[in-house]
Amino acid sequence: MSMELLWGGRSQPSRGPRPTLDLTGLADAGIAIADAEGLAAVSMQRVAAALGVTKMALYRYVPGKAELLALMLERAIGAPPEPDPGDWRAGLTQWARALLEAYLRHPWVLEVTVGPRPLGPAELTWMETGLRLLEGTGLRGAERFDTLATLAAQARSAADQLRGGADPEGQLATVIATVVRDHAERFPAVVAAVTESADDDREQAFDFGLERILDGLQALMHRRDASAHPGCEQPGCAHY
Amino acid sequence: MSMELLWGGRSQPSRGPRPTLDLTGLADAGIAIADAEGLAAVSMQRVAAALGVTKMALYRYVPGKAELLALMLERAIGAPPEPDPGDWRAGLTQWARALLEAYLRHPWVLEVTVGPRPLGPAELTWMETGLRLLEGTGLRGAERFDTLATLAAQARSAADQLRGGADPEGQLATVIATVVRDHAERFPAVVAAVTESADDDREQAFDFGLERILDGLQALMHRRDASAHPGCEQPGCAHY
DNA sequence: TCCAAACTGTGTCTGCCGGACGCAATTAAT
DNA sequence: ATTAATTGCGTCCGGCAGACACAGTTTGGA
Repeated sequence: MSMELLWGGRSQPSRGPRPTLDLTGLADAGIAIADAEGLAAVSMQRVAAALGVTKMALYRYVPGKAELLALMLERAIGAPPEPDPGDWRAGLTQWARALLEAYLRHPWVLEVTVGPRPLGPAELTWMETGLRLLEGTGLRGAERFDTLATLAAQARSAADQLRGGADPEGQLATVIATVVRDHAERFPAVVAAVTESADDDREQAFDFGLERILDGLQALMHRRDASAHPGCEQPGCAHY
Repeated sequence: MSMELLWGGRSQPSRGPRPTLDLTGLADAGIAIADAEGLAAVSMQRVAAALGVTKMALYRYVPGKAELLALMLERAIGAPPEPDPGDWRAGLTQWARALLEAYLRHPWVLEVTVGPRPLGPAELTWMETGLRLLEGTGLRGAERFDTLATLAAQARSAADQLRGGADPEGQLATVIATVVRDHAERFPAVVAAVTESADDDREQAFDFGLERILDGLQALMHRRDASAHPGCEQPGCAHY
């Protein structure tokens, strides 16, 4: 998977016919198909047909399908919102929420972003923006990375849950309810939890985990601040 | 995707030749291939060949490839460890760590578990076990689900990062370092974080996020306990 | 005891996929 | 005008999931 494509390291040629396509066009065509019919519908044939060209023409622009998917990913996640550097908590909330919304806009991104892959400028910009939000927090370098990873995982998980969308099929609660109806005795805790949360707002599934993560970060920072100028580390202060 | 397969709802026939295969054999053959060569190498042909049978014979046991993958998933994640019901924090730590280890044992599971899918007994047992650990915590039903989702997301994210394994290629830090070397000026915060955490223990990437999540949960419980019998809600108590 | 029903594994076929390769047409530099 | 570079295209290959018909095997009922 060549990096030059993602990082724009190619120079346009002088001789020969003018290219009728460009990389962003390829990516947009693929994104349109993936948004409409899912990632499985994105084939070289389909993308080429959408561009009015045969599939082999695409290989003049992209060495293979993997690179096309990488381009689609880069363009689909786009740029993170401008960070509000004053409040790290508000900034991270906005960052994670924007990531969630990007995932919901293009659910196939979840399928593309499994496993190690080359890092494109868009993805790296998300990381840069997130790291910048953590600058004044006293977290060490590795901890800043880990924080973003946890937040991104939360966004990803929520997007994965919300994927079924409007139809109650595919909703996790519905799936669980139908299965558990026939095996209630084996899963009492599931039954208890699902009946207790029968008609709850599933929109807040993301917020709950997010608030816990941010609370945990805040607790860590407080604890470190307190140990810097001591006076509050008693177990009574609830930071155990 | 039929549920009967996963939930064992098929009765063995009386007439006709004895089946030479069974569902667990199918799953194990697929798992062996996926473990050794990745999920992409799992085709009906390959699985059938591993069992000494033609590919069409598999369709006597499984309606399609999706169901075979579901069987593989169920068998690969297996059963969660027996919960220690005394300490919710220790229990959840053990739960999340076991999930991470399952992911690391079978990295292809990450690729199979994207998007909505039918819920098998193994997956539901993980959920049941996790919910049971949260029983005494005072969390509402939906909150218990969300807690497990956040923890599972953390395990998944860590497994995804650690996937490259021993070779330094594929390691996130290495990938970032090579890319950023040529574009340092555009990503100052990334450069700062990566140089600061140059030779850090990547094993603890999982633990950091996990501790933050658990800290956040603990803070929530303390806050609710405190509001039940008041006396500690001053901003000075660091629960903002 | 025999036969028909049920069930097995198999061979053949279709349509789709990603991609290798060579060819003709087009454009710019010489 | 010629040449080199580059384009889009047609053809071909191996592999994939799966539909379907078929022959062999086992058993229950007559």
